[in-house]
Amino acid sequence: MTARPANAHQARLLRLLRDGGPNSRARLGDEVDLSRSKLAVEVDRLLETGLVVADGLAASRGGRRSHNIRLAPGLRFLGIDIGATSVDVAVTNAELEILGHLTQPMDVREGPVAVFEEVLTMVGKLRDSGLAEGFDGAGIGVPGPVRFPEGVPVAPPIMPGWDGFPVREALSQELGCPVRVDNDVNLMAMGEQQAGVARSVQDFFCVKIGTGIGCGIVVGGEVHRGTTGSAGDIGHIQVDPEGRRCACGNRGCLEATFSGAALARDAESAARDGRSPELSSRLERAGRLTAADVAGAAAAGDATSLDLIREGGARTGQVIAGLVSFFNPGLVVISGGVTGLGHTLLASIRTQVYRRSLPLATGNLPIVLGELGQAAGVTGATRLISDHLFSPA
Amino acid sequence: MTARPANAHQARLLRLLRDGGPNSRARLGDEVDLSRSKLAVEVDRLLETGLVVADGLAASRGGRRSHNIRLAPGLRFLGIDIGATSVDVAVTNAELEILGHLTQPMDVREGPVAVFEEVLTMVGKLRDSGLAEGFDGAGIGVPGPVRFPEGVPVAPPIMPGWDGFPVREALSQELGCPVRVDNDVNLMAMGEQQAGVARSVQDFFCVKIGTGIGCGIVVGGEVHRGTTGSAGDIGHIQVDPEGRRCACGNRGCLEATFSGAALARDAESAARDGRSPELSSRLERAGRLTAADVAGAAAAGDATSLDLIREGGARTGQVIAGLVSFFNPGLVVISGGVTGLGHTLLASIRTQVYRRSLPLATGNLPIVLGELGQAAGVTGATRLISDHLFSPA
DNA sequence: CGTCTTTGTCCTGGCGCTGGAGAAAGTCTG
DNA sequence: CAGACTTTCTCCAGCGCCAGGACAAAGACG
Repeated sequence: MTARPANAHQARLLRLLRDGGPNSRARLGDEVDLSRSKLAVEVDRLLETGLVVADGLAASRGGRRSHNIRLAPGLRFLGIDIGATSVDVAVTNAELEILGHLTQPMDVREGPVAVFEEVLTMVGKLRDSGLAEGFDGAGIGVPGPVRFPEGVPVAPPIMPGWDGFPVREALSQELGCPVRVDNDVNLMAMGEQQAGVARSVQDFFCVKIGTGIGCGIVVGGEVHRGTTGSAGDIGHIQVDPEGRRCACGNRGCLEATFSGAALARDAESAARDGRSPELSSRLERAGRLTAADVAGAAAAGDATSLDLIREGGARTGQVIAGLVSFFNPGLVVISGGVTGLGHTLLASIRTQVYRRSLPLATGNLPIVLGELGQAAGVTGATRLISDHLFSPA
Repeated sequence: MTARPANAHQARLLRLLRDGGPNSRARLGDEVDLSRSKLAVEVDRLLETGLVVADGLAASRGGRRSHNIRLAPGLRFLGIDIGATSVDVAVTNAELEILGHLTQPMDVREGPVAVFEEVLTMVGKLRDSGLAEGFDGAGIGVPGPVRFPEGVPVAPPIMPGWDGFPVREALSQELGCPVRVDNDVNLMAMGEQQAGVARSVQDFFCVKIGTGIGCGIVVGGEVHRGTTGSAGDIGHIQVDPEGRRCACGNRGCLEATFSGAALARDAESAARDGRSPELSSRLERAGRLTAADVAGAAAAGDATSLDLIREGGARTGQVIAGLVSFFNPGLVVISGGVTGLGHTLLASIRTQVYRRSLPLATGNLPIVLGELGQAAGVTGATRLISDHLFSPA
């Protein structure tokens, strides 16, 4: 079992070293407001536990050079991101820098046993490639609501068979290290907060448009999970009373109108109706269409594809506008599999939000694409577990 | 200047005495996890400052009777709630029990100077009636966004002339005590949390349907104000793309479709068109109609009024359903001037929310009317200032 | 009236922290 | 290159805080 900090001071120091990299005692002292002696004592204790190690001399600040310290270079965290149609696994060091990353297409509906098997194979590969001998902690995201304290999915609509499956317990057994489980969108938000566009933003949300649509909410720097762990589930907000029937039983849900799945469906239908030669030819080649095809067609100037994206962006923007009025965030991040749709989508969303929300709320509100892409989820997962391990036992 | 607690322990004790009433050292010791000696020291210091006083002997718990202590009985907090069309002022003791309460119709658009004059007159009346000699703190709510740290309204749509007016500074000067300013809806939420239906709920929101529509958001027991102080501004979420034009410039805003003002407007129009004899006769008697008339007519069985309420409730429920999906609260409180519409409105809102949001979010979600009515705002205001004063200096 | 329980006070020993003194290690200037 | 200045780091004395035991006070109970 890896050591844990014994008090809040040590936890604070560990997080500073995680987020700011190796540093000297003197500089750490500038940030934590402890007396030199106290700081020295706590650092010495951390050195004893092995969580941090000496790391040579720092550059001089005009006097005696100080001894750097850093988080133990051998620490390894595992980030696992189970999406609807793929699995990502990554290894990071204690500074949450990704050392190795694997992606594998996989349908989450195959159930927890099959998915776990795949995940463990991928973990094995990463281990065999020499990146890690063992793991000090793992974070895992699943595409559905999670009862966070227990680390168990609850009533997940798109992942039958996972309801109540003891993800945390099982994974902890297999890996022999502490594990935390969260919703994949929450982790994506944490990833952008840790290493992406949302650094230093206290209140924001992160809209993930992938197979479905979800939203990670950060309030005061902390993820808001809601009473039953289903906060951020915006895919079934109604955008059109006359809209399509959704799998959830209602009409005109955002997710039924625009999402990776809905976009592919609409593109295929446009291709069949002959409304877009570009899409038709792509359909003929591949046998089916995906959001990526629409992105490609749009990039090639296909008007129908551009319209689909604009229309979807407008619907999404309509929902986001409402949430912005309600929540008044300092930033909105758009991310997920549809990043290929990029700036066309973004422009369309922005138009709606800036038009519909009040000036006070939008006046200084950046709406941006996430900058981590595939890495957001796994980065957030390692952030989740490291936050846990770098807190007093 | 009233004394302030010197540390977090004292602050904790003061809040326990505020929320739990007079208590003995022994019982307090059961709750705060301090050694007897430490507790005795802190209590003695509080006694020295005069914030708490001895209050006789408690009942025996099977041994020596203990000496009760309570918050100083002479402490007085002032709660001021400035609504769009009325002003409420109340005096409470340190336990936030209302000792005196005045209401006065007043249009906030008359501007800060006129409103302040009125408020000070009301305060004078309360003082003269012997309820208080001076005030130890005051909380004030205004119907618009507030830059909370400075206590200044920002860009308030319905209160021209208030933008940038230094409410906190000015009131503090006049009253000679510390003052905190917040949005009126946030205070209403805090009121229900302090003394109403939301006691012990950590995550909820409180929808106020009055002249306009707003929403107080509580996350983890704390009010969420948003980046620019405009969080909860849900009146301008679009509910109908083809709907009425709203004062904000958009179409189909919730507030344009249903609110105290919209309801009165629709009722008058129904009365003129002869769709409702009941409303017509009320219009004839009074010259104009208000939400209260609609409530009265509905109580008398008027079908048109009932339809108006049902339709409005459905629109409101539609918006709340979306917010419930997003936020996953543990409770939704409906309050404000329309409480007269009561259970018809509530039923209509519930129907929408339970139908539209996912079962996981609504499974155990009470949607209830606020139980404090007029007192919610002023209670929240005194809670605001007492939270401030009962925190370490 | 004696015993038991609860409450409140006093006191001692221990722990942890602050901040000064001073040594160690470097930079910089003439 | 020597000496002065700066920064870093260690050591230590002294102070303050606090836990927890001993004991006294007050009352319940039989």
